[in-house]
Amino acid sequence: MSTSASLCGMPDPRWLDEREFRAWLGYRRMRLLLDAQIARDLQSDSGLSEADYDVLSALSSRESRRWRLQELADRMLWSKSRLSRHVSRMEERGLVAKEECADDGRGAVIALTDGGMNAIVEAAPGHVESVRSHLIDLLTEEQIEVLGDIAETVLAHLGAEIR
Amino acid sequence: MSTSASLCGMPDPRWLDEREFRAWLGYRRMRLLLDAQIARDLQSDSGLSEADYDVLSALSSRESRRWRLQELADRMLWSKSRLSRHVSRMEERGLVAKEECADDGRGAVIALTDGGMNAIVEAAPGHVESVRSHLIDLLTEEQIEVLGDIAETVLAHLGAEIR
DNA sequence: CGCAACAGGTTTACGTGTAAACGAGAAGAT
DNA sequence: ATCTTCTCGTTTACACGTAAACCTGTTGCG
Repeated sequence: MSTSASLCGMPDPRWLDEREFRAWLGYRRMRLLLDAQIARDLQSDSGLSEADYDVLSALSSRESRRWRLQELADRMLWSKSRLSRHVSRMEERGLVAKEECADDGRGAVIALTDGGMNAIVEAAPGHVESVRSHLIDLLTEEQIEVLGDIAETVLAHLGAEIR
Repeated sequence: MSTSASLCGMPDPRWLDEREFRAWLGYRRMRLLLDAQIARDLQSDSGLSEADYDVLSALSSRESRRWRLQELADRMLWSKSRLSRHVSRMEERGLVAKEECADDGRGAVIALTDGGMNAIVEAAPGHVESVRSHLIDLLTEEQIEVLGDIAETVLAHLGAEIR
């Protein structure tokens, strides 16, 4: 008997073999350390958090520099509560502005301010450099390709859009 | 001129090309959704958070079922503050116990209780199944190997131990 | 020994994520 | 038009991570 599961007729689980465990543990540790490092770099050389950067980046991706709150939350895979709170904090720092929505009296439109645009334009080169130096430039072309494939597979299985 | 950086003599950053961007964005989205899904599975079928699971798992990995707080924090790459607080919460739920340290009057030894051992023994099969179904079983052997390689490379660059 | 410097853990203040409750406007049915 | 129901966004209560302050022992040095 290996676990109590055997007592009640459950089949033993298929434990991870060494190779699988290495991948899973590696993924988890990479996630922990890589994200922390990139976040630290971003914070120290631009004063932005990753969340700030993502919001600014999404806003700047549109010609109008504006998004409806809900739409933006969906795109970023954030709850609207989180985005609402985050945007309020960013508004106090002058990075974004909340505007009323012409079509819908309930709606809120999040707009990138000049200050926000400036912030991301200044932050972007350093951020890309950080992502390169801690991840992309360490990998071979094949590894980059496979990482993209893995993410695509996993996300497709979870029913997410890749976009 | 592409950005203001050009005005002050900075070289243009090497932006990510399409393949690189796909890998980076994919990684970020995978991290967001995969972790959330696995955490939800774990919570709903065992009542444990990932953090709980990691603590229990680390404790159970030792014959003595005990770790000094600081050592455990280092191994888990957690701050001692975080571990201290988390362990206090787990103690209230009967999963672990804090003992005094014989060698060092300041020290704390974290011990796995029978309840905690039971909790992880019951949670483990479902958790492995969850990790398999949302990640490992979706990938080819080669992809698993490459994921492990990527993590190893990135962690080595960040100066982390793989262990 | 006695004092200064240090190390192990805990606590505090703060920022931020989540779920649920909420208020206000929109939409649909009669 | 009015009533119900839905949707949008905000707010509230709570959980949790972090950095820094803090307390308490330990260690090293005169």
